[in-house]
Amino acid sequence: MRFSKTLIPTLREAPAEAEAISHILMLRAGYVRQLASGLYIYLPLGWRVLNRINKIIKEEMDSIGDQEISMPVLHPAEIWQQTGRWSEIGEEMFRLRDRTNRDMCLGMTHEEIITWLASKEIRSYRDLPQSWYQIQTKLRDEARPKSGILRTREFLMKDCYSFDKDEAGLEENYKKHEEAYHRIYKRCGLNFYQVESDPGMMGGSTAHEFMAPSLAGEDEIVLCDKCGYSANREVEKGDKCPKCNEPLKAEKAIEIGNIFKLGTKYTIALKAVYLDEQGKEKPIVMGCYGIGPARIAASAVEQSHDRDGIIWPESIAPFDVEIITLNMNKTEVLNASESLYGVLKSRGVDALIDDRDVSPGVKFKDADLIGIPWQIVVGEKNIKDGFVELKYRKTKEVEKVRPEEAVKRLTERH
RNA sequence: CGGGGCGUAGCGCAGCCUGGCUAGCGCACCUGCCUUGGGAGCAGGGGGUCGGAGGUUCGAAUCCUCUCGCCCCGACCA
Repeated sequence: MRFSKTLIPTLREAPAEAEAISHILMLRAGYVRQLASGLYIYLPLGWRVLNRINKIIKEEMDSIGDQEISMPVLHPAEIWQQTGRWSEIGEEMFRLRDRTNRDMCLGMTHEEIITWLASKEIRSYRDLPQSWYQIQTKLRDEARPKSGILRTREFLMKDCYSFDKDEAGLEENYKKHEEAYHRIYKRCGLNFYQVESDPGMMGGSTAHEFMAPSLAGEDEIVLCDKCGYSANREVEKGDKCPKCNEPLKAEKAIEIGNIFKLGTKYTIALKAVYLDEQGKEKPIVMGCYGIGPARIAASAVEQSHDRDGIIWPESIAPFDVEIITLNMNKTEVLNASESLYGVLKSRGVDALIDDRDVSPGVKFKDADLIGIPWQIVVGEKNIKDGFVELKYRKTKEVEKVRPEEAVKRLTERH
């Protein structure tokens, strides 16, 4: 992609309303813009990051046999009334009426809808297990949206729901998803912990949260260095580890995912049942598994940046490499840059070429701010001797190499 | 929802307390020249009516009332 033709509105100074580091950097580097409190527009770079995260999520979900579907954002009230949540949930649910005056709401989660689907389509134990997921918009009228894209009123969520005939099946599904989540966060380049959590209003017995340590986090987790015990501060009130009695240490963290054993709370309410081997009717046993892609992105920025800007993990960066054409008025420089750009593209390496007619300083500053992991600097002096510079954003380490060598190295990584 | 803070040009800010010239600065933007390895320089130029409404006053960005919006802390977080 060409910088000169792409909407990448970088800011020299941070807007006053931003406080969290990820918020400041994503605003300054031109990834997002705020429409209103808790509502964000993803610009080209931001949307690319989100899509790369979603791709990783899909690959891992598909790998354990989950099936992608898509459910509506607009829901009829009746289904929510059947589970009781229409009245249990307060102002956090956006409610509205359609033209026939029918009560509707905007989906803040999809247990009701997916269970409705299961109730219609699953008849027999032979139909189980099933596991369906979507990456869909959720709407919650948050009391206090905050920290940029960390806590918004409209956000993307990967939500997955498993259906089993019994607890043993649920246990197996739960385990599979737990493991897939570990792979997802690892692939996204995050530091994270899995902690025990309170199922709360979701109902059910067991729940775990996935937490990315960061000062911008709203949650506090407690950890035991000795035995590895970890929990959300909300459930663990003491200072000593309940497993080995060692002192616990506390850390701020961002919740980047959660998994719940829901049991039969929703399936009983919505009559999602099946016939077992004996022809006996039983409620389906459910689990649900959520991930917030935007929170993964924000956590990555919180965990990986320096004074100059973002340092993206290679797996979720908006591009693999940025070509910095230093002297737009020198044909050798221009030709070498363009040829590199063409070759990289043809080899499947995602490249952004900074072809703007601005001073070198601006390009260096913007490149560091945007945080693409690799930079190829094409300058007048080096190109005369047939060299370009391959620069690693994270360490700022620079290597003088032949263009072919730069291509080779990036192709290998890719 | 309780507490606090802030709304002046695209961004960052000054001016407000102690009302008074055509509302100012830096960056960004436009034109020209020049320049090209870490947010270059010179010259010229465009853009705001001070979040909104009402009030006080000869006169309001500035004082008063109401209102809208945004941020932070807390509560909440399915």
